[in-house]
Amino acid sequence: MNKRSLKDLLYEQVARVGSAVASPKRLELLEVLAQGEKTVEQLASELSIDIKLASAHLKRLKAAHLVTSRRAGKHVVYQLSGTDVALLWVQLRQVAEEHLLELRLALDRMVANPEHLTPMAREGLLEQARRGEIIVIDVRPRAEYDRAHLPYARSMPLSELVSRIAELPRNREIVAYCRGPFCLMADEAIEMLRNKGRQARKLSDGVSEWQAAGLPLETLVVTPQ
Amino acid sequence: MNKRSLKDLLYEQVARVGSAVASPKRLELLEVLAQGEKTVEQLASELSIDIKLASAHLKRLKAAHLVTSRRAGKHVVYQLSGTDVALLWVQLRQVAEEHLLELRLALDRMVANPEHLTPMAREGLLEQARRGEIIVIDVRPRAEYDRAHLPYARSMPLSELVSRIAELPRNREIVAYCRGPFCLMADEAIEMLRNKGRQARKLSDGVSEWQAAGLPLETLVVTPQ
DNA sequence: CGTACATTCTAATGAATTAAAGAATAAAAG
DNA sequence: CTTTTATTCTTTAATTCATTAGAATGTACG
Repeated sequence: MNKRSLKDLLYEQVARVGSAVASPKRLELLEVLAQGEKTVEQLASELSIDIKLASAHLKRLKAAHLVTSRRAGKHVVYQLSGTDVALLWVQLRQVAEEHLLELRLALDRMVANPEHLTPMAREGLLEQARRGEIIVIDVRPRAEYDRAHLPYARSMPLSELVSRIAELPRNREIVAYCRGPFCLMADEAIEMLRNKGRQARKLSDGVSEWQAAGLPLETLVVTPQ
Repeated sequence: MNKRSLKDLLYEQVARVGSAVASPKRLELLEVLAQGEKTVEQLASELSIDIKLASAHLKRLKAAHLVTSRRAGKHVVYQLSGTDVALLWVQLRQVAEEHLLELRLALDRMVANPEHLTPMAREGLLEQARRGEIIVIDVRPRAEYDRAHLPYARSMPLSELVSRIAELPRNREIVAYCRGPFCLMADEAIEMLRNKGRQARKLSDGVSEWQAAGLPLETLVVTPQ
């Protein structure tokens, strides 16, 4: 076996992972799965696509060993094969953000209040939250918060925000985050809070970005693997 | 513009980067370019492919803004858009190595002396090299060494190794490295050295892996950007 | 100014991919 | 055992991609 065909074989294997992340739908699946395990049904509903299509994409991700699946009753539950897969997604998005001007423009366009959306400095956030100077809320569904969330963050799912808004102190700035820069839940929350006269900002990080930056998370159970 | 189509747009942009790294040839181009800028001719020769094909792949990489090009006389020189692109390649390869068993098997198969190829611990290497207990040689072409190399490493291109072998002290272990785990230059050097009765090991890291691990490099010029 | 050389552009073909619709399977519940 | 529900498999058409070969472009050198 000569050197060239060996090399071809190696790069071909890595390209299998590359092909797996070459589809918008599969990237979105990876991002949602980075928040915790989900059934095919949940994923399809999250992406607004047909269950069959979701299943097909998950099958390809599984073929590249980026996700694993198990049956739980009537449902099949998928999860990422490891945290390195979430880090790969973050790295990929960062390269795209850095080099694709169009992506930045689209990102800017998608925010309702561009002037306040500047991602907060990560360094000071922890300390400010610890001292109670700011209130950090996690607006993702409760299950995702339970699996892992930012230190000092309290769970306040978007769906409950309207009815529970009184729980948030009036004299503190509120910082909301969700799944990451592409997720719109925090933006919705902030719009809602501002309409109620609260001072609110968005933290564009999600738990994956936070983890990729080497910062600590609070998790109920330490994930095996 | 609704939320769904906005999201689709964002993920589609990231998927453009994904598509760019979904081809074995383009991945190999990125790895070679991570060693420094090269002309189309050099790249085509390095990959053993037609110049036209190399140009086509480079065009796609350029469309994804992963590389930039400039004209230098008769030649067109390509280089990576930034170090984050090299880090993306490393992350992608690491995920593939971690989760694709076949890749690991292929990697094992490609080494002549599997028992000695264990990648050396990075921690101790610097110190041992500093104290002169081991001799670290960089067997890549001189130009790549000049751009960036590991601390305490001396340049000893594979092509010159046979004639310059006397420069290496007989009573020291020699550690050879090249472009990374997929590069075979260090393996060739080690085989050669062992045939001459030297004690030699391979460090499977290249400068990108070294950098990704957060370790220092020696560079002649600080690269702008 | 024209030749030589390196690179890119332009088809053209076969292979691979996406998404949709219908058929088929697998497990759980009555 | 049968029905229900959830998921996967199969087929299809439209799209995109890799590779090759030939034409065209751009730069340097005489």
